[in-house]
Amino acid sequence: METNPRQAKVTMQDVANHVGVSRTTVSFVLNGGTGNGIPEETRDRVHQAVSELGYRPNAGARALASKQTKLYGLITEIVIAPYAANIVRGAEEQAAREGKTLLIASTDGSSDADRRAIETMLEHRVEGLIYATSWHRGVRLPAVAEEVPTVLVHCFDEATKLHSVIPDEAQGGYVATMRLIGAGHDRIGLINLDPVIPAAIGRRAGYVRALEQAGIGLDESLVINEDGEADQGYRAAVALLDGSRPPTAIFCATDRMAMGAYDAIKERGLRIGDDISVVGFDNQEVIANYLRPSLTTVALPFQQMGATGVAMLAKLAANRDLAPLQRIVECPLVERTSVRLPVAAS
Amino acid sequence: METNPRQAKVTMQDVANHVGVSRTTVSFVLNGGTGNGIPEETRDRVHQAVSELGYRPNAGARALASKQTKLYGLITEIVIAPYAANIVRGAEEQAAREGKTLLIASTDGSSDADRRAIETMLEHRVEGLIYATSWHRGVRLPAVAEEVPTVLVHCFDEATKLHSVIPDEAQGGYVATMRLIGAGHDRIGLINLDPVIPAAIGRRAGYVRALEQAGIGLDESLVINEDGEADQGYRAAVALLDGSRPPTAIFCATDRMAMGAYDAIKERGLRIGDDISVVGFDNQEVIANYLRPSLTTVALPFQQMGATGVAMLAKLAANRDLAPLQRIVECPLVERTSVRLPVAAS
DNA sequence: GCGCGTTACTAACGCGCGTTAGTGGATGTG
DNA sequence: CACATCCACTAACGCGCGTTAGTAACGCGC
Repeated sequence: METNPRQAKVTMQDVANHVGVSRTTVSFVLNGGTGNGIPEETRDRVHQAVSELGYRPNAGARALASKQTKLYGLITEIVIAPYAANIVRGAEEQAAREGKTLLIASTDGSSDADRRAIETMLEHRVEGLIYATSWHRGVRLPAVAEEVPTVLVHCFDEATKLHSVIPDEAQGGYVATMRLIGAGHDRIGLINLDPVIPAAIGRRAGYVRALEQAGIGLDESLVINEDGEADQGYRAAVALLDGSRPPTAIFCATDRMAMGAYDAIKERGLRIGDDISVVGFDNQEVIANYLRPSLTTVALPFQQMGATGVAMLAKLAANRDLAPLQRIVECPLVERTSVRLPVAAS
Repeated sequence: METNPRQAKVTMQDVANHVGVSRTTVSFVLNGGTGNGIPEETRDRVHQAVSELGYRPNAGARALASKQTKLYGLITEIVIAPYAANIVRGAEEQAAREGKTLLIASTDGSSDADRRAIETMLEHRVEGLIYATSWHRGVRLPAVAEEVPTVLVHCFDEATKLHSVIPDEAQGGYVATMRLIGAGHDRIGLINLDPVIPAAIGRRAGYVRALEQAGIGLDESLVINEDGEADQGYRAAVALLDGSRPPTAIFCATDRMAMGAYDAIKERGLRIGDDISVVGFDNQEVIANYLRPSLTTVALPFQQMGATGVAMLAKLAANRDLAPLQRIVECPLVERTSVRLPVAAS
C-alpha cells in the first residue's frame, strides 16, 4: 500500500511488467468479473502489484476507451441560496449508488452562465445533466442542453419537454394547516407568498383544502400575500393580530416570514405555542431550530429531490425518448414547539 | 451554429474532412496561436466547420494527449454547513480565471469519506486539491493527499506541511469590539465560543487588544463561554444582563448566539441599537439580515478565502516544493443597525 | 538550372486504457 | 495418435487528441 508520493504516474503497463503478465491480463483482472479464465493466483499477484505500486486507473483514458465517462453534471444556483444545498447532497449520494461521479457547477441563473456551465459539462462528456434551482419555478434551458438527457430539480420546463422533480407544495400546505386544525384552531391566518409563483399557489391550495375538509369556511381577510422576507412577515402578522377578529394560529409560507411574525406576536405579549400557534414552511434550520420557541414547519425535501433526480436521470440515460414525466415529492411536517397541544375545548 | 442534437459525437477528424484539411491542421487552428503558418482563410473555414458541425473538444482525450487535465479538486463539508457555500463560489470564480475546472465533492468530514473523495479526484488526475471546512480548525488529511499539491481553506494542517488560508479571527474580534468602543461603550460583554477552538481564541484576543488599546480594563465577569447556539446565547445574555453591573454592549462570537441574546434583551424591555448594542460574528445572512433590528456583525471572508485558495494552488502547482505558507484573510465588519450611534456623552 | 528559405500543410506516434481476435500448451476423447 | 476442448494468456486495434518531424510547392537570388 505504498502510495508512491508524487512520482511519475504509474500505468497499467507498469503493473503488468511488475507481475510479469501482459497489460491485457491486468485489465481483465481489474475490470472483468471472474468470467475470464484467470486463476485466483494471478489475480492476487495483480492486486498486490496494484497496491504496491499505488496504481490508480486514469479516469480520462478509461472514458476514452470505454466510451462512457460515468459522469453526471449538476448545475445549480445553490451557492447563491445555500439552504437548498441538500439537493447536492442527495444527488451525490444517489450518484455514488449508481457508480457515477458528479461534476458540479454553479450558476447565477443567467442563461449565459447556464450555457457556459453546460458547455463545460458537455466537453467532459457527461452522460446526463441535472439542473437544480433554489426556488420552485419554471425555467427554460439553453438549447445545448438537448444534446444530453436532462432532469430538472425543484423547477420545471416551461416548454414541458424535460423531466422534472418538484415538491408537493399543496400537500405541504395541507399538512401544515391540518396540524393547526388538529390542535383545535379554527381561525387560521395564512401569510403567503406572491400568489403567482408555484409555491404560493400550491401552499394556498393545500390550506384551502384542509379548511374545507374540516368544514371551516375560508375567510379571505385572514390571507395576506407578501414577498417572503422577515419584515414582511412582521407587517402581515401585525395586520392579522390587530384586526377585529384575530386568528389563533398562523401558517407562514416561509420560515423567514414566521421569524417576523414571531416578533409581532411577542410584542403583543402573546406566547407562541400557547396563546397562539405558528407553522412555517422551508425548514430553514438556522431559523426554525433557533427561534424561541423552535418553529414547527414543513420541509422542502431537498435531499430526496436531489436523489430522485439522479435516479430519474439514470433511467433516462438508459432509455432515451422516454416521455417527459414529472415526479412530485412529498413535503414532510417537521414537528417542533410552536404549535400548542391539542386541547379538549378550543 | 447547428447544435447537432444527440447524434454520434463529432470529432476533430470530422471537422477536418468537412474542411478538406488534415486533422493536424484543425488542431493547430483550435489550439495553437497564430504562430503556425496557417493563413487566415483556412482558419476561418475551420472555425466555420466547427460551428456548423457543433464540434466540441473531448476534454478526456485532450487531457490524455496533453497530459494536463486542467482540473482542480475541491473537497468540502459545505453541504453540511451551507452558510460557508461562498467558499465554493470564490473558488469557482478564481478557477475560471485560471482556466481550470473544479471537480467538487462533499464529505461529512470523516477521514473515510475524505479518502474516497480524494481517491476519485486522483483518478480524474486533478492537478491540485483544495480542502475546505465549515469551521476553522486543524485537520489531518489522509496520506493520499500528498500525491498532489494541496491547499487547505478555513482550516490548517496539524502537521503544518500543507498550505492554508484562514480567516483573521483576531482582527475580526478587534474590529467588532472597536466598533462598540467607537459608539461610546466601555462595558462590553463577550459571549464567546468554547475557548479552545481557534475561532474563540482569536476573537477573544481581538477583543482584549481593542479594550487595551482603548484603555479599558478587562473584566472577566463580562466574558462568558458557550457553544455557539441560540439558546446558549440567550442564557449567557441573561447572566450578563441580570448581573450587578450589566454591560451596555455585547459582542457575540456567533450570529446564532446573538439571536438568542436578542430575545433576552427584548424580554427585559431594552431596545437594541439604542439602550444596548450588539455585534455578532459570521454574517450568517438569514439571521443577521432578518433579525429586528438587523445585526451588525463580522463576516468570515468565505468567497475571498475560496478564491485565494485556488490562486495559491495555481502557484503551488507551478512550483512544487514551495515552503508551506499560511495566508490570513481579513474579516470585514458588516454594518447594520444593532449598534447605537456614537454619542457625545457615554 | 540549382540551392535555399518560406509557406502550408500532413503522416505518424503516443497518451492509458477496453476489447476483440487470436495463440500456444495442456488435457480429454475416440 | 489425431483431434477437439479448454485454459491462460497476449497482440493489436482504436478511442480523440497534442505534437514532432517531415514534405511538397513555390518564390527568389545567382
